[in-house]
Amino acid sequence: MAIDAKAWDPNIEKEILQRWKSDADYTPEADSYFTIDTPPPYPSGRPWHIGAAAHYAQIDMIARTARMSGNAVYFPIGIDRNGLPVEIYTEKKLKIRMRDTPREKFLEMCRESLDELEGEMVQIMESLGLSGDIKNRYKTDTPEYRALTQATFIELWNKGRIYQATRPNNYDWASGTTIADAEITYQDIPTKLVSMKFAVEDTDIIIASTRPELLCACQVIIVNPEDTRYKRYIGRKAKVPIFGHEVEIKAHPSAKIEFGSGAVMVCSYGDQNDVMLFREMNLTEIISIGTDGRMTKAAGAYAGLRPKQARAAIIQDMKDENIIKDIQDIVHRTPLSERSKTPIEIIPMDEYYMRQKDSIERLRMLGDEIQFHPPMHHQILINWLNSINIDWPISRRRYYGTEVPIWHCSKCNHPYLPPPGKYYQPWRQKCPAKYCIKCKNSEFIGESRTFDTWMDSSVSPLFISKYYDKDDTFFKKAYPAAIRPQSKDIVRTWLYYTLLRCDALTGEKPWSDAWIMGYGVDERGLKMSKSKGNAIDPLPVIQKYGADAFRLWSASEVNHGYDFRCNEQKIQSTKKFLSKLWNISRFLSEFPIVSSTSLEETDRWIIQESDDLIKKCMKGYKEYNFFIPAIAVREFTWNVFAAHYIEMVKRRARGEGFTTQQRDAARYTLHYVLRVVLKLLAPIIPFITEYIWGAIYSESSIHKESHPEPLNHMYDTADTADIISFNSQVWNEKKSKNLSLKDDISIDIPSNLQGMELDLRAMHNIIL
RNA sequence: GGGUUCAUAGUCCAGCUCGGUUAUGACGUCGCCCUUACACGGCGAAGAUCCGGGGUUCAAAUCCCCGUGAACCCA
Repeated sequence: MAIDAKAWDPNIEKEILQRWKSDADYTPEADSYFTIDTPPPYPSGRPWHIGAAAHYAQIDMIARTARMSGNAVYFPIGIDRNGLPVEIYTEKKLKIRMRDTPREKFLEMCRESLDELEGEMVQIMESLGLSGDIKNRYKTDTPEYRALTQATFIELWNKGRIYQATRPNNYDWASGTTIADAEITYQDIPTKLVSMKFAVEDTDIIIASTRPELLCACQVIIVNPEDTRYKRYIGRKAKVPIFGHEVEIKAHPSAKIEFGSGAVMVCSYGDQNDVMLFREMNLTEIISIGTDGRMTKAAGAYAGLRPKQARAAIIQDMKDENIIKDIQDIVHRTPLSERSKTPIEIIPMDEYYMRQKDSIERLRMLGDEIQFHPPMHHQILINWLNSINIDWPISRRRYYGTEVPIWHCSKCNHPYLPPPGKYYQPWRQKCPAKYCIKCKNSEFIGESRTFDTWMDSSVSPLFISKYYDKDDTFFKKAYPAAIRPQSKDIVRTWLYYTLLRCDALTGEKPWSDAWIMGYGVDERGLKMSKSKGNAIDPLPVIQKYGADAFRLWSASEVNHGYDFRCNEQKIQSTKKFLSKLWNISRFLSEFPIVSSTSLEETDRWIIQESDDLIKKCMKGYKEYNFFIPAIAVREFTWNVFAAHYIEMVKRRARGEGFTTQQRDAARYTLHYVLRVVLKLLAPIIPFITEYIWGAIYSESSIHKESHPEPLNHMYDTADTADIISFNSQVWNEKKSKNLSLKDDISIDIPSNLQGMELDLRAMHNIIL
């Protein structure tokens, strides 16, 4: 088949996609699989992130690289559909509130939003040429998936790894649910640091706080034991202003001498430190903020107000009573709910927890065994492990999620957990048990809560490997997975929780390698977000320039693991290389494919160069670092192969003034090198390489080939740098003499290039 | 406050592990050129105090220290 068109037309990609669809084999027969634990993306809004599209493009490169290395690749695709974001999206889109909508109806509305958003993501994944099983993609909200999540919960409950308890939790009142530490984000927000006078018998002590509305819940005052200013206060009682109750002044090292006055009021609960102190000192908590996000009765006159309003009111009252010493404007790092962006409150709540504090050492060890690509991102996991200090609250007071599969006896509250394997919805289903085993009562109350969405996604390696299948042959072939590709911002969530849960269930780590990508940032290097308005919709970009241009841009924009800047113009200019490759192939397709036994020096030189190229690229591919081959092949193909080798042997390949043997040596070498280049690029730009391969070399897909291997002839030839500089010298000479490139010129060929004399003379029309 | 990463032409990026030519390549800019693969091209040009300061060394973009700035993460 000849190549006619003058440039690469991305529309050809659609035809190739059709062909791939018909002969795809997503789970080949094999004794063991190279399993890719693909991140199931979450359809939370549109447009989908351009960085995410780049991310999936590179995950596909992992799959294609692994296949060319001889692995049986199992590359499932999933969609994460549980959790808060879609609920918030749906509430906003339909202008409704979850708690005012019947549960069934709300679930239906969320499902519709998800289907719509998922459709767009799937369209992008398909058009990118992902060689995973998109058609049979799994979804985390199906009965099968939720049954797995529930089964793992039941198994871990029975093992004692999950328990129920009432303890202070991060509470997002806007979403009406408890959240985990991992779901908190911090933002600098201006606030007031208020210094208040607390009466101590005949004198005062000054307390600085950003949360004066919590005065009613103040139970102790602490000062640093080293702080000489307060030594004489320790053990005495202070009277809390406005509310009048007395609290003791104690010494505790967590009071910072430099901050505020150095004396700190401890309330239930202003921050995590308060929680720690309440536990340590065994104080009685006073619930000052309710789950509706308003002050409780305990706040007296301020009951019913939002904390912010209560703060303003109490400051005013204290001013009136001359309690305030001063007010300072400061910027405070405020914990917000990642999803709703509302400041979180710490409120005691009854929730389910998974134990994690006692596994940290083991997880640190497993983390050390996992090969991180690039290694520097291992540090993110280590930092997170170091900062964990409470167990993981796993229940959420929301609707669109996997239900906590548990019923409680209506009389004695004893829990009933059903047998694992089925999908349970306790809020609408009758308890499978007839009687409470403890008190013989026959009535149960179904749990209404759902799980943290990470409870679902953290078992993705178990779902794709069919962990609970009775016939476990597939599980043994597919688990542990070979690689977990993901972006660096979810190391402390998805990667960490998967490690925690899969280890707790299987006793081994879920994958041998973790491949961590940076994220797409805007042209100025800032993180893209819908709220900032700097997000780029990937779909029109892919449609305009084609998937290969997009993929090559993604691979060559920045080294693996770093954030990458998204710039449409760069993608556009990347497409030029595809046209260059296209035209090289078009030119070579003129020449028959021949074998040759006696190569010229010029041929030996480029073969030696392509050996070096292969070695360099394979170093990158071994690490699944596509930046290395993408840059190296481009540089070689354009600036060495096309610019010098092809120009040098053009006339020889046509047989103009050369023997048949010399001609065939050039034809052989041209095709050899092009094949190397195509195979080296195949994982990165699968469409154009497939097309050219099919047009020139074989009916069989290039994606069934292996990586090229160096020939290792170790030819001793002229240096590339000398060749380039001689050619450049001739071109300059002609230019300065106002000669056309096809004009004759008389110039000396350096002695080290004598072996290439005939090619050089033909190329430049050098006369003696 | 702590951590991670980074700082190289107008812009992006390589080189730094293991110190040694004239610091890589691309985008963009500016000239000239349609030379039968390619004008989505070719040839050429301009453009860099390698963030600042100190140190080690015969020699530092590269190693060490101290700063400064940025992005992200955490308390």
